[in-house]
Amino acid sequence: MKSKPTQQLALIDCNNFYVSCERLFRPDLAGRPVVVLSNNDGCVVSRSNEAKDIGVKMGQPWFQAKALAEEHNILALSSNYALYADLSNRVMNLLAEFSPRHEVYSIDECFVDLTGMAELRSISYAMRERVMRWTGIPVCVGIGPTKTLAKLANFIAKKHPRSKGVFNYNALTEAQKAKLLSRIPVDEVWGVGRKLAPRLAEYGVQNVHELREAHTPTLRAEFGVVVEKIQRELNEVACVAMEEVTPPRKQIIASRSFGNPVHDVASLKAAVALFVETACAKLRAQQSHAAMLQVFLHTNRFRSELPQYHPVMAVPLITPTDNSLIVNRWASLLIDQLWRPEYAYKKAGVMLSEITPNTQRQNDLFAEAEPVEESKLMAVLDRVNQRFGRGVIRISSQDAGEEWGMRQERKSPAYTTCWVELPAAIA
DNA sequence: TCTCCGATTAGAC
DNA sequence: CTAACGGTCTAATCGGAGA
Repeated sequence: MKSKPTQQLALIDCNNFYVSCERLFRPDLAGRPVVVLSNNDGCVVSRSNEAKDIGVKMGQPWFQAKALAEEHNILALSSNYALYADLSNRVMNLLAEFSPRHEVYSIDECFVDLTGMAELRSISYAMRERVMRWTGIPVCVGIGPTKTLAKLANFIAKKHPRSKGVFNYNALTEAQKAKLLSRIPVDEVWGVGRKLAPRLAEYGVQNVHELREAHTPTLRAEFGVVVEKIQRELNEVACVAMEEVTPPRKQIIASRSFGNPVHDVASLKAAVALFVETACAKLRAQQSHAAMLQVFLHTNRFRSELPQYHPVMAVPLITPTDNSLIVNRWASLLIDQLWRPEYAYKKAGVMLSEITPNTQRQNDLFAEAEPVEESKLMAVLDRVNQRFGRGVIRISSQDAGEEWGMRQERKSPAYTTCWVELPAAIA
């Protein structure tokens, strides 16, 4: 029997992606500590190397980091997802040219299958240079026989300047592998997070080598199939396949924290109408219909002195739909059910589930077909909102002054995707 | 007892 | 001035309800 050749999987990861995007249009930010904040300017979600060195933590609430930030003159920017998504597409298109087998794993990461190719080092450097030249985004390349080891190799490439941004695990001897893995803490492994790492430590598993060599039946019994798979991947047995076509979403959520607490039902309905439109637009983009709608409200969970309330309510959509107007009628009804006057709401959202692709959709025998004009209206709405920015056309006439809108006090213009924001970019 | 289902947990980014 | 802590998604697992 012929054994499979070792896979050569490359994981390309953009360095400090959101910060790198912001720097493209602000050369004056080079060398300065910069962070990008999450929606609502809440938490730090991307840090320049300078900000990391100063000690700003990933996911840290911004108000907690502020003292440190002022002391060191750290620049904080609101996140600008339209910009990041556009640059991500450009990076991914460039990387796709290096192999017919590639998987976009996240906004800033991509797997590329280089199995069977020669000169992996020069290919890797070519990837870095090409992406840098055409987009200005710095990336690192890690190569391994499984996805998990490719990720680990990428971690080495990022961490050790000597690697110059490229690391090939497959090029190591067995002794070198053992030595390397024994020096990496186990929580750097893909799939081992803040809960699992301490539990593994109780079993004497602190570094990656110890996880790789751990007694498999015990591991399986104590930590389940997830960790067993991780161990197999560390032993160079591929358990996580390449997914070249992104499968359609099984659930679609649109939710947001409000800039200020909301009390009145009209504002909630206006906000939820926008969430419904966002969620349905995604549903239409992946050519599916949903058969279940959920709406939820949330008080501020960090204000434990205030009364807490997080109701959820679901309604089946008897005839599965992708129509924002139909969904919004239900959402509005659910809000009426959930809303209580005595609470200050900090967050709301909608979830669409029981999603089926249009191609395999079963029509309800007794339901009236959706009027053709309605689906045409949706198509027009998608095109306009795509060109001029989400929310330009809205369902529901409600607009209660937007005191619920997101805080975004430090946002850069959408340099590459939005004509309306161009003047701000040039100014 | 088995199966199904919703809720909960853990993780990624 | 004060208060200020993200958004989406998947898979596994658990526990109760119902067949």
